[in-house]
Amino acid sequence: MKIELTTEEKIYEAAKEIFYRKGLDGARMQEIADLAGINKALLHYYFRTKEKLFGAIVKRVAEVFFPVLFSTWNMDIPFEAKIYTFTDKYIDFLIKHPFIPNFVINLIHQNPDKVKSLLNFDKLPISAQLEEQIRVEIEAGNIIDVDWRQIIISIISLSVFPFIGSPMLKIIFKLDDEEFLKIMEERKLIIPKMVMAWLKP
Amino acid sequence: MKIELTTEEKIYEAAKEIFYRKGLDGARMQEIADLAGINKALLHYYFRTKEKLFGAIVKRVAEVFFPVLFSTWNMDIPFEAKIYTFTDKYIDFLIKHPFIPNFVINLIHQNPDKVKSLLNFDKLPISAQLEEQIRVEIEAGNIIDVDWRQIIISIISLSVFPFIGSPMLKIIFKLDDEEFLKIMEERKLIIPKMVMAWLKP
DNA sequence: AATTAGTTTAACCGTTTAGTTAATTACTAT
DNA sequence: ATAGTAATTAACTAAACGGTTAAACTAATT
Repeated sequence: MKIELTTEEKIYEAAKEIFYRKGLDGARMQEIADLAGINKALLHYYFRTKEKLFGAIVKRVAEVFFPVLFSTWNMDIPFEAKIYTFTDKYIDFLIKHPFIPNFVINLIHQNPDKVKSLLNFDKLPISAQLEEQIRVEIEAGNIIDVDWRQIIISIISLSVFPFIGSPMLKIIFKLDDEEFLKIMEERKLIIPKMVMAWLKP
Repeated sequence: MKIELTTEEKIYEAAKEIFYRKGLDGARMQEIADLAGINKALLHYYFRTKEKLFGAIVKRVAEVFFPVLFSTWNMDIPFEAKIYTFTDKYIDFLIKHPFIPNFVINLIHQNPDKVKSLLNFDKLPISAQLEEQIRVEIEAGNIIDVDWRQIIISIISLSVFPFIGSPMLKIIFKLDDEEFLKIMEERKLIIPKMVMAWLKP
């Protein structure tokens, strides 16, 4: 059974692929057209300019990436369960979309203001609930007294970096794709264990 | 006292700045020339092509980045001291050169084979000593039984990612440069503490 | 003062690339 | 069937960009 994609979908898929790998500047409209199997003029027919096409991809990526990143944080579940849930869900997502982190990092690196306004962080409190939860846990003596931001930074670092740095890790440890995947699966449990061992008094 | 840079040094400084921020594709030779305060033709007089100029910057970066990354690993000091030394040295380096990790990641991402041959990892064993040291520590029962690669990946992640993701962290936590720096300084001790808490039986 | 080698510049060239145009084909509703 | 609209293409344009050239300037050497 062969699924026929609409032209617009074909363009999205091709543009995503090229932009992920080469960025806005490195990508060529002709290359995207070729990969989509269409004429270059058709690209401009659907998305008037390169910037608009790039913006459409960015919007799509942001819509999946940030919700997955933030959704768990404000859930109403115990602290420890939250960390286990986060790493499990997030690493699952990263295994499916390994190029997104690097894409987002470069995006925000080259255009912090645009990303800021795109996501207007001021409106929704990203980590207010988690911040409060950590404060309560510290006061109750369940975890040691650490800057709550250090906790979040550490968990994100441990989860995301291996995917951003995967080409380097593959070289250093001489890993093939399968081995790399296995190590990432293991991290779903290693990360929360590490964090809890650190935070337990 | 004003130090007069040679033209070549001025080009290096300008090219580094532009390439760090915009990458090979995003950088313009004219822009580099302007920043260096010279004519564009002079750029081609010193470094014949854009690729050669980029390659010169890459070489310079690799010469400082990788030694700092790997040197501590094979030192002949106790395991715990090694972790403390690494985070201290490495975060110091990253504070001084915050743009290098992202630059290197993109480099290796877009051209893994070139980087591989550039550094010929096969010749010098990057982590052989550390691997053996971890094995001994596990057998002696000093640390729990974990894949040694997970340990290294975790330490690198915890140290490097905050700098790669700094623009995002600054948005999420509403940090200015000073606060960010303070948090990174704190991590010099937090990271080894976290790792040791995890590894202690 | 003349010679020479290295340095710097303004003007130019050829190619690549994003974007346009005008004409053609496929589809849809009457 | 046909008119009208949407989708698609080949050919073209204008601008940006990497790179070249030839001439001018500088400083050391004879």
